[in-house]
Amino acid sequence: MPPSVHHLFRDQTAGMKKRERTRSALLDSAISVFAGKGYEAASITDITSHAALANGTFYNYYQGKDELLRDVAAGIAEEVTARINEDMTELDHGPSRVTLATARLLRTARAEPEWLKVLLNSVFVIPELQSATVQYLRQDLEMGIGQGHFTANVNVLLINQILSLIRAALLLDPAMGDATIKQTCEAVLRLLGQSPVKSQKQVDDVFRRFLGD
Amino acid sequence: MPPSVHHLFRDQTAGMKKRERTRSALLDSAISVFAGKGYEAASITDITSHAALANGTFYNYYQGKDELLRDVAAGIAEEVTARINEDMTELDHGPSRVTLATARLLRTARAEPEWLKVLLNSVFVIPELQSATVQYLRQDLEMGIGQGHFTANVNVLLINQILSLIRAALLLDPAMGDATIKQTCEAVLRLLGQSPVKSQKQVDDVFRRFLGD
DNA sequence: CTCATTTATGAGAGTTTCCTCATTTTTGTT
DNA sequence: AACAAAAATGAGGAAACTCTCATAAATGAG
Repeated sequence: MPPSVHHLFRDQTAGMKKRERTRSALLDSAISVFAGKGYEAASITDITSHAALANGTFYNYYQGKDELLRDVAAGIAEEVTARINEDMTELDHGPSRVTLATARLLRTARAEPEWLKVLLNSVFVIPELQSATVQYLRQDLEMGIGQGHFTANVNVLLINQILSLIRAALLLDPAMGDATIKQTCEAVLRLLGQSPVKSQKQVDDVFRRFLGD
Repeated sequence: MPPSVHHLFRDQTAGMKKRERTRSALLDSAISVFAGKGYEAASITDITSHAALANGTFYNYYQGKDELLRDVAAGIAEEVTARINEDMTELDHGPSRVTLATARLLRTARAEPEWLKVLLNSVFVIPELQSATVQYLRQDLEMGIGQGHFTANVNVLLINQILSLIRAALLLDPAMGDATIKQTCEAVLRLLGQSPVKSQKQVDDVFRRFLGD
């Protein structure tokens, strides 16, 4: 079982010294507040009072909101990529890897709606975050191309197109039903040059094998 | 040509009464300010001083920033759709229509970088704007499906996926080079079920016939 | 338990923004 | 030119926010 649901950072620091526990409280609180009213609109006081702390406490830990966002986004990215990559080392078929990764990302968004919302918005405030997060995707794309399954050039626009398809799913259906997930996976495969029929079969196959249709 | 050489609203109200001209000044100023620092971060004073007006003048015209954004977005949407649809009535091939519309939208974004930026961000603040703007796209998609060229269901997620691909292009390459435009058009066609080869030929054909390769 | 160290607190100074409205300026008609 | 209507102005009260810092409370090692 991955770390429990609602307090990503608190669970990581249980039993540690007070300093780390309070920092985690701020980080978890920031996830909720950023997801709820957006990064721009969130005030320091929103975050501290949601964590049941005083306004001044924030400044014992961070210089400003942007620094906090960096930590939040890095933490979410780490957890999300860990969940996606779990038990995928033996899978060596590019299209299956891309499909499973996309579906798992969106399933995670179903279980933790705030995480992906915050993470995707962070990408635009912290551009350098993207390159680190996205390296696994690049590898899987290259694998699929090498295997002759994909017809595409791995460039930065293609990466952004895939992220955009994921963002579209999140905006349109935050509850992230399986229909939305499947349509998004098929869209990614189509974008990579697979035919509609093959894309659909690929998605059905991955759902049957890994995600319980 | 630097941004905002053209004044969308001012040009529409030249020679009218003062009230309309000042309103247009506010609207044009809002485009620049929203595009420059974002809707959320823009203050009323930012907008009025960019228009060389006093802060209080704003409130003679609008109750708040959101009302202003509505007018701005509606005006941009009207102008952009008019440009896209120009001389397209005789074109009755679904894929060509979709390709040409996408390319024209992105060419407009090249000429007026601020417009599409503001318009796309508005979609998320004003959801009901989208349905009106997007009806032409729906028709072209249905045409392509009826002609057997597209393999897709026209649902709201598909529409959002297409808009997301456009947004990805805008974020990644605001200068909107032809390479970006072509890759985006091909991505849209792939998403609609066309093969990579056919998509590329389709895009090249439209560029040759309508956009001067 | 003691007490030095670490952490939390929240009042308050300084900014920024929103929005109002009494007043001034401009406009356009007679 | 005179004048009423329309439009523009910007000072200022209220509210929200940021960040500091002197003080209080909590922590944990001996």
